Amino acid sequence: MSTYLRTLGLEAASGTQSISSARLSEVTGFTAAQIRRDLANFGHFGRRGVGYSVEGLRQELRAILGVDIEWSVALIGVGNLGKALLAYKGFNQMGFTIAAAFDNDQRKVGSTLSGLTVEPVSKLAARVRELGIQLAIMTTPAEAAQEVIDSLVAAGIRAVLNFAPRRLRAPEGVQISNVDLTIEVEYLSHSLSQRRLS
Amino acid sequence: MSTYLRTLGLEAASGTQSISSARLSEVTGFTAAQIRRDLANFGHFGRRGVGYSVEGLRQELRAILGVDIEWSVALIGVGNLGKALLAYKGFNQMGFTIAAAFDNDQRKVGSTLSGLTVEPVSKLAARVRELGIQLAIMTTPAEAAQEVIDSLVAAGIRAVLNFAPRRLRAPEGVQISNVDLTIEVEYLSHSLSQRRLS
DNA sequence: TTGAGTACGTGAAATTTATCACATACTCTT
DNA sequence: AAGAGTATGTGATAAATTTCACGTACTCAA
Repeated sequence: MSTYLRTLGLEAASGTQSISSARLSEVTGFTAAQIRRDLANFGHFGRRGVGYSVEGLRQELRAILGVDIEWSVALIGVGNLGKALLAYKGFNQMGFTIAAAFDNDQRKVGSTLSGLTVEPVSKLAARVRELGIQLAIMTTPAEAAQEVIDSLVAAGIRAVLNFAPRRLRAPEGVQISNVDLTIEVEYLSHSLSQRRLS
Repeated sequence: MSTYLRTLGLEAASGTQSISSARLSEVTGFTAAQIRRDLANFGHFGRRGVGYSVEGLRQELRAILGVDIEWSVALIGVGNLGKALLAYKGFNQMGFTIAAAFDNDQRKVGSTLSGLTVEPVSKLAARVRELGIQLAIMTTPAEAAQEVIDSLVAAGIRAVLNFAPRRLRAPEGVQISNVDLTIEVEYLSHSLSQRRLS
């Protein structure tokens, strides 16, 4: 759905009013049938014989993805990757505001990055409650990850995007998405190796 | 398989000789049956009644994933994310050496980052051939992505890890993995929204 | 040497996901 | 007003993936 929303953004910018699943298929690479099935899962957004209204569908997708409202996000771990994400404009465009940044390293605490002052992890729970943060991005080292997520859960966070290369335990009802760069690269090296042999 | 390999690394460090699918299941979160099926797809690595040899299985997985040899990697796009990846030690540990970094921005060309001198994209093809690079990591803006991948393909690159939020076209035989951060975050905000309603 | 315990590998079943194909519904031209 | 053209939504089907359950094979103790 994210991909569809992004594609619709481009189409809207070029002034298209209506779009078919066939056209979406061309641009996104998914099959037309797949796209229709995906969209029909959430409602009847299209008109037969016509297609989907670009603006209408954008609104629907925004609502489905939950990006029709602003989310406050906490970022924990201001290493290289954390800094990159702080500076990443894509989040803001999608309605995600990084409202606070935390780190355990005393040398980093107090410094200002992309307009945010880095705070100590000890203040995490208090600040999460204060700012009404419901979503966290974790770019901590693997060793610290489980400890940090425990405090996040205790503070009432319900969704976490985890970059630490470790599977985290969290109670039912806390959604965790893992982004693991080594998995991606290893998948590529695997397919390169395979081709060497055949 | 990547996850299994990483887990085995931890087990090896703590001195374990042999490991069962049940134990792997506890640590990785996959079911034991799933793990056995995955591993059996590639060969008979375990011994019935005993389990898998930690060191033996590590070797097998390294070979399967292709990380038993060193890969030279090119990084294109030295923005915030590119810099973060250059500094990321995980790649090196897995046998990936970032051998060259490229950017189109004249202000960045010539600067040194993590021991590498940034080169202009115009030199890409020549350097790829010279260094025998087969794998590229793209952290360019979305607009430049398709153009860059075309030159990469022309230069003989066969696998690309793409961070630009755009689906790229490449000929058969060139493997592309996409990492799209907005998809991950939108998935989380979607599940948060769902819970609001129910 | 035998029996109890352990744990892999794998057919079979169940579940999930993707594709096909077409009835339905809309538009536009003549 | 009718017919040709377009494109959705969805049953039916196919493919892929996951889970179940158990035969087989190994270890260890008595």
